[in-house]
Formats: sequence, structure tokens, C-alpha cells
Amino acid sequence: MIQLTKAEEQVMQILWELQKSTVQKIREKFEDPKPARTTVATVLTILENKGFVTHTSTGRVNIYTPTVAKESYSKTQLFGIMKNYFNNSFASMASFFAKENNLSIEELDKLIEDTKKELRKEQ
Amino acid sequence: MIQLTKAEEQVMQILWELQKSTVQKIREKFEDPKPARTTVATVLTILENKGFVTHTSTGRVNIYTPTVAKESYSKTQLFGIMKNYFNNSFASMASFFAKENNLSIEELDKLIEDTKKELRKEQ
DNA sequence: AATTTCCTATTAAAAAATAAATACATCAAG
DNA sequence: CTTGATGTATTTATTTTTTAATAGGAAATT
Repeated sequence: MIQLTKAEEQVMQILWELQKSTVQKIREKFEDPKPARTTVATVLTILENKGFVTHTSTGRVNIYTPTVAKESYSKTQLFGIMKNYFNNSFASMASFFAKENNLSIEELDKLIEDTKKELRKEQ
Repeated sequence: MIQLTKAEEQVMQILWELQKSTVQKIREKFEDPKPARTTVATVLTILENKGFVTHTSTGRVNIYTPTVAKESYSKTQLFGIMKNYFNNSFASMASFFAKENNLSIEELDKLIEDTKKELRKEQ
């Protein structure tokens, strides 16, 4: 999957949250200084060309929706990092995380319980 | 920390591996079709401006070394993804990983043992 | 009905990234 | 000591990204 640039990713994050939105509403979600409406519109057009969004024109307003789910892109990102920085090993990544946060084995166990909980939730 | 572009990251990955290297040696590490020597040199100059590498000139050859450790950049990347795609929760990320790989709870336990092993190794 | 507002589409343009040709210096081989 | 190889520095060019101004149409307000 193609990579998003910084500006594109910002817009996608907002659209993933809103799911259906207009240029104006997306713009409003930005922090000040907000970009120009036309800037947001341009990025959306690029995202449409890249196949990340689509739009329908209801009346004179375009409504944009993501065509790539956040989960799909997350997956690409996560696996990319795992590959390039953790020898494709989730265990390496997890232990790196634990080290970075000075987690003890006990705290790691707690984290794992949370993970299992989340996992059960979704199965 | 500033983000690396695709081309820059490729060069950094090679330099992280070699730790000390010349333009020529970095170029050789690329798959065919290898970029021009000058292309590699340009990227290295950009990386130097971004503060990711430095060089010393021994005689007429420049020797480049990373100033940002791979681990530092890994960390930025990992935490960035966690923040933007997993609500800053490692447990979310881990359960997502488990789901994506259709890991059962038992397989997850195995993975966790590996993680602990790695963690003990480094402490 | 005229004017302002709101919207997209088109166009522009600066900045960054990508790629490499060209120029020039130095070293090594003959 | 000339020539080819090897190296960096400078310059050039294209593409992509980022940002937004401008143009023009539709809707709302007065």
C-alpha cells in the first residue's frame, strides 16, 4: 500500500474519525492556524487519486468518505515498522517497548492481560 | 523528531548497519538498479542537514556516520504509530497484531514468553 | 433583484524530494 | 608525467508535496 504524506495523513485521520464529511467540516477539525479550505480540498483530491477516499456530490456539496479503512493502513504501518526496525519480530518490538517504558516483568504481565482482554472482546 | 523520507530512510538503514561508511560503499549495498554515486551523496547531504548523520574527511574520502541511533528513530516511529493508530495503547496494538495473525490465546502466550526472554536478555 | 456568502474547480507557485549530469580535484598505474 | 580511476562539490532537472489564490457558480440575505 502506498504511503501517505504528513498532510495527507492528517486529513485521513480526520476523515477516519468523521467517516463522512465535507471540506468545511474537515477544515474545522484542524487546530489554529487552520489551513485554507482550498488546501484541504486539494489534499482530498490527491487522496482520491491515490485511492484513499471517494466522494459523492449531493447538491453542490461534496461528501468525502474513506475507501481505505484505518485498520488497513494501521496494519501496513505496523508491519512496515516491524520489518524495518524490529527484524520482523513482534516480540522484539514488545520487549523494546517494555524497556523504553521501564516495565518490569510484572507490569508486562499486566499489559498482556489487557491485551488478552481486548482480544477476547473482539472474538 | 523529524521524519525521514523513503529515500532517506533507505540510506539510513544501510548506514545504521555499516555504522561508518563512504558514499561508494553505501551505493554498493543498494539492489540493482543502484542509484548514481551522486544521488547517494545528495541524500547524505540532506541527512546531514537534518542532523541524522555527520562526516569526517579523511584524506579525500568522506566517512559518514549516523548521529541518530536506529533505536531512537525506531522509538519515534513506534510511538507515533501507537499514538495515531492505537490510541496510545500498546495493548490495543498487540491485540490488533494477534487478530491480524489469527493468533490464539495460546499462541499469544508463546509470543509473550519470547518477549520476556528478550527482556531478560537485555536487563 | 442585487449583494454577500459559501462552495468547488482550476490554476499557481514555493518548497522539498528525487535523481543524476557535469565539473573538478587527487591518487595510482603505466 | 600523463592518463584513467575514484572521489566530492556544484549545478540542473523533474516530480511531488504543500499551500493557497483566483475564478465562477449556487444559495442565502437584504
